[in-house]
Amino acid sequence: MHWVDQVAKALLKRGKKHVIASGISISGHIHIGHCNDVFIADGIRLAVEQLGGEAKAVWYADDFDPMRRIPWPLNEGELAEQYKKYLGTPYVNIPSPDPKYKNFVDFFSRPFIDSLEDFGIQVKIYSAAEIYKSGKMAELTRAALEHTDEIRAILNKYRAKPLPEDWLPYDAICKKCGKLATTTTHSWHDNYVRYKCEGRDYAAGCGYEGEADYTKDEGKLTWRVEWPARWKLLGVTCEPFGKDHAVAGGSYETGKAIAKRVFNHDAPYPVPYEWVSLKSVDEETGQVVHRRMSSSRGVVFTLPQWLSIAEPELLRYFIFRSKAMKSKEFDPGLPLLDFYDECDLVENAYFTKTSIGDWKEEQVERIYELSQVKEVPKQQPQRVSFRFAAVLCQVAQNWNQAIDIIKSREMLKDPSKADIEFALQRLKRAFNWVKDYAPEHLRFRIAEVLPPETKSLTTKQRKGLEILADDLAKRDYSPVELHNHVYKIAGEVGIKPSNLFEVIYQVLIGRKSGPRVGNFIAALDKEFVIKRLREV
RNA sequence: GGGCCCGUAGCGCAGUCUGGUCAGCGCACCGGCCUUUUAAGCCGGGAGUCGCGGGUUCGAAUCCCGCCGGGCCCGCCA
Repeated sequence: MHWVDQVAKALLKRGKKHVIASGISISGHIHIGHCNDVFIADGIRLAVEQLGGEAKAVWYADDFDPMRRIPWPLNEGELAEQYKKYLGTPYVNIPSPDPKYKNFVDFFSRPFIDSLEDFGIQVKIYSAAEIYKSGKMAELTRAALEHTDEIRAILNKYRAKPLPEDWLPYDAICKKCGKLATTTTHSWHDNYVRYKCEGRDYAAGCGYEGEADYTKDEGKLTWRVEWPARWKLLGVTCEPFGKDHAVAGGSYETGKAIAKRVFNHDAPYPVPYEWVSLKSVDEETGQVVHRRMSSSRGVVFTLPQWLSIAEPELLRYFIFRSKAMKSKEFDPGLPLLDFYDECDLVENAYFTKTSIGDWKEEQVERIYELSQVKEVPKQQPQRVSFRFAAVLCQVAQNWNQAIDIIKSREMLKDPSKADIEFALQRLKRAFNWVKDYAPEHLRFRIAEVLPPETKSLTTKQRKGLEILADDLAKRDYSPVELHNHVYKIAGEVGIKPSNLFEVIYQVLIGRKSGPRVGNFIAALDKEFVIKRLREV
């Protein structure tokens, strides 16, 4: 059974209605590593529903936390200077670097939120800042303050340094300087918590002393307490989270105790997951490096970036094909081709009811289902391989011609409208991929003028090109015929076929190799090719 | 101090929960074919003491214990 279904089954043993939560701190661009969170939550939601339960998935923006580090790309040059003063300020109160966005939070989260629909994710979105503003946290905050001693004891069990005697589970925003991280709270009465703006290692305080009304958005619960409070508020029964929280003595463990004793709520069913790392080639050393995605360091690959080169189903597949706790590595370079192939293979296995290796048929089917953005297609879609699309998109004059080539090759047999639309999208994505991520050797451009290297061609080579030009002028060749014809011509003029191929590439793209000649030439304007060959 | 993940063919991995046709998949490689394949074919093939040691069992990649190697996280804040 797929792990998503195992979770769903375990949940249904506990009850029929479920709220599956996910959420992230808006500490920079939201990348595909963060998607584990929402995608898993949504997958479990789906599985619970399919098993007859009721479920709702939510996504929570932790936009009220203080900025601890200036995230990329704001940490460079002048911007870094500008944003320095916001260290320690809640994200939601920091301006956007771009006037198109409402604020810092909007700048970093909107591209993500707006993409969710494309990935078929159905979640209710919450904002921590708005929840505090609405006063919904007031009661829970009061309960936490009343149970301060108990909470401190729970946290101290896992701390090297115990919390101070006058510690409170509440962080106030300084009325004078607007910072949240710099204040220290000491006491509280009625609806107010007294604080002093003392400063932290990364943000200086202003020395102001005052009171924050915890029924308003003048401060917030500290993270380890806020999390269980949120479980209570939203009735969370299940939540995926990064493995850092899952560690013994980590925030899940303390949250569980706090939820039970302070808020009288059972901790959600935990679904810890591993990080996603991004594989890239180091520009200087040429070494392949794996780096954990990090929004603050700018090691990111965002949802819009994903959509520019890969279908949304592929990301769902990426997440659901392996267990949550298995580390995942994404490489947008050459391995993307294999990844596309794998997805196509899984789809084929689904429709032909076969298994792949030791993946049980049932497992393959489930993974395929979970990978779908919409419902599973009624019949197997026809796919143009991405590998081929990556060549075709560089050869074709325009998209229509590209589609014509695909049809004439019978890569799509009697294609439906959807098949064609799909092929077109793949072509466009392949185009972006070639432009932004493909290794250099897969890229080529038609040489605008005859490359100078061709001056040194031998008589035999010239003769071969001349024959090719003449023959092309005489009749039409199918790609295969044309390819075969090159062998014939090579024989006629007495050079090795590979040599003639090489020369053809040299004349057209100024390189020694390229896409298969038959397709390549067939996709180009015939008059142009003839003219170019005769120029030699 | 504590916790997690990984270690299976050259490479990437599945299979471990629920022990017994589980020794597999993809890529790479090798061979053959279409009179010919430099980047869209097809068919076939080789390859692994399943990290090491011990235990449980009729039987272990799979369960238990220990160890080694690699990666990561918590013990600040979130």
